[in-house]
Amino acid sequence: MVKSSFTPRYVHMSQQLRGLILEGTYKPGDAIPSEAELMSMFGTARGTARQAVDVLVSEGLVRRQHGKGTFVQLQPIRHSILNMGGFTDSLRGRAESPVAHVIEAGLTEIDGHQYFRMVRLRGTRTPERTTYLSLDTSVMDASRFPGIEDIDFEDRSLYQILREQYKTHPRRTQITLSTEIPSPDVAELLGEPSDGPALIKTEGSAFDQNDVEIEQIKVLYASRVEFNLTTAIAEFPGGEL
Amino acid sequence: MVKSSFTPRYVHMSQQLRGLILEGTYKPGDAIPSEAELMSMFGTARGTARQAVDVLVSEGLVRRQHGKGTFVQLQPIRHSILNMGGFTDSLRGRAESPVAHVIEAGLTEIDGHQYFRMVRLRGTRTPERTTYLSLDTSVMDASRFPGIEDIDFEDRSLYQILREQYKTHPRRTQITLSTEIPSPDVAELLGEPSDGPALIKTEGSAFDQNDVEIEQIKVLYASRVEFNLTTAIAEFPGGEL
DNA sequence: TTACTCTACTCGTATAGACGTCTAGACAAG
DNA sequence: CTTGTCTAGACGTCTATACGAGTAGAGTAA
Repeated sequence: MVKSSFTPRYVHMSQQLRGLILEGTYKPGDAIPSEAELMSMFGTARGTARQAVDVLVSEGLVRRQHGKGTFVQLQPIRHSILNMGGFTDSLRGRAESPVAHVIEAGLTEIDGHQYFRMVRLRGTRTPERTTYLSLDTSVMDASRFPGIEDIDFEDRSLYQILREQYKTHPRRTQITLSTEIPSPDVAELLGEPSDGPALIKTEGSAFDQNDVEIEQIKVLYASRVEFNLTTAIAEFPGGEL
Repeated sequence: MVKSSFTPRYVHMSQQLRGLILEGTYKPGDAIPSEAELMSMFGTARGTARQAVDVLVSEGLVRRQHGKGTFVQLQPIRHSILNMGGFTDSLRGRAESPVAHVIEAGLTEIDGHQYFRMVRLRGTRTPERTTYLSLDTSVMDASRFPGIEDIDFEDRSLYQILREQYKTHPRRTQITLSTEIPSPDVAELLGEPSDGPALIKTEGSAFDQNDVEIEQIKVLYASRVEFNLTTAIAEFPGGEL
């Protein structure tokens, strides 16, 4: 039996639409094409077009409004510390440069399948000192990235290597926020006091240009990292709580 | 136009099924009736039966397995706040409605200036039960919103009142994420176990259409609330870490 | 001007049917 | 006993159609 690379149409459509939203063709507040327009754009039935939009609705990327249209919700977070890909960018123009220190890296077997697992301390360095900001754990499919266990990740970015050596282009991450009280070891690594606060943790996956999962990520942030968010408030006819 | 008590069939079906699951007719691990069986049980088309099950799937109450059936999940329902602004909207199409319970509301004086301070428990209500999701504290300038202390906020949304009675249109919030270990009282209110995890807290301000600060907000979220985010990954010529 | 109606467009719900893939068990062939 | 095939049942995808209901603007009547 061949593990076919068949992609349902609605998934393909939702990928296209997500791309247009993330790249800014449809901006927050804009209406995306109506279901009728999507039908003719992609040559599908309305049910399929709706199913594609369902995906984006469930991701919170768009919101439907009866009788009006479907609108882009919030600007997805970009260039913030949450954005694993934009880490360096957020530091541009500062007298700081990004550093990564690999704590652990190697192959590991889970359920008979080989994975590459890497734990890194990441942070910034100034001439005076180095400040670690997060402890990142990445797990990737070793068979998809052969030889990855021999690469030195202190020098180059993980995503840069994925692009240059594996022709894989990370496009988005889907993550969940929660809290974690660090173990004494981890607190030490991140420079947290032993009786410090619980830390913010993000867990999720990164997806490539084909919406294939390429990495499972867990990041524990030091308390000195600030998460600043701006949210838009929309007005609904029915009001909201 | 009559505000009919019309309930979509799929909602009615999902309510019935949810009831059967919660009352134990279908226990965790059991298969619920197949889509074909649901069709004949309720006399609907397969699409409608699937739509009903979709609701339960999105609530995490059941899990579909291709080729086998649809099974009752073991995990408790988790709520998801996809976007902090879209609280009500995220509940659309579900058999849940938003509720707010005012714990405390009144004027308070800080530095010789009068402020309106309100603490609310917010959450969702289904026919079966009410689930509180967050404890919100709002502080607003009393002189800008005269008479606000006499308004009943259990009925109507705060922002709805600001728009309708004070011609103030909240447009964005600027918030910071952090963690907090709830006091026993607060844990009790949010339904958290006494030895539960640290909670996610957001603190910040809301701004109106003129970018004037109108509200200071602090929200403590129950651990059952999921924060799901999608981030975009950009490519830079210089690479990133 | 004001208020109402009409209409086009949008999303919401529902039906009926078709075909594909996956699972698990029955059964036959080796 | 192992392997392969077949089949029934279950979910996954997709089409085509229909009608309901909310929105917004154009046009019309008072």
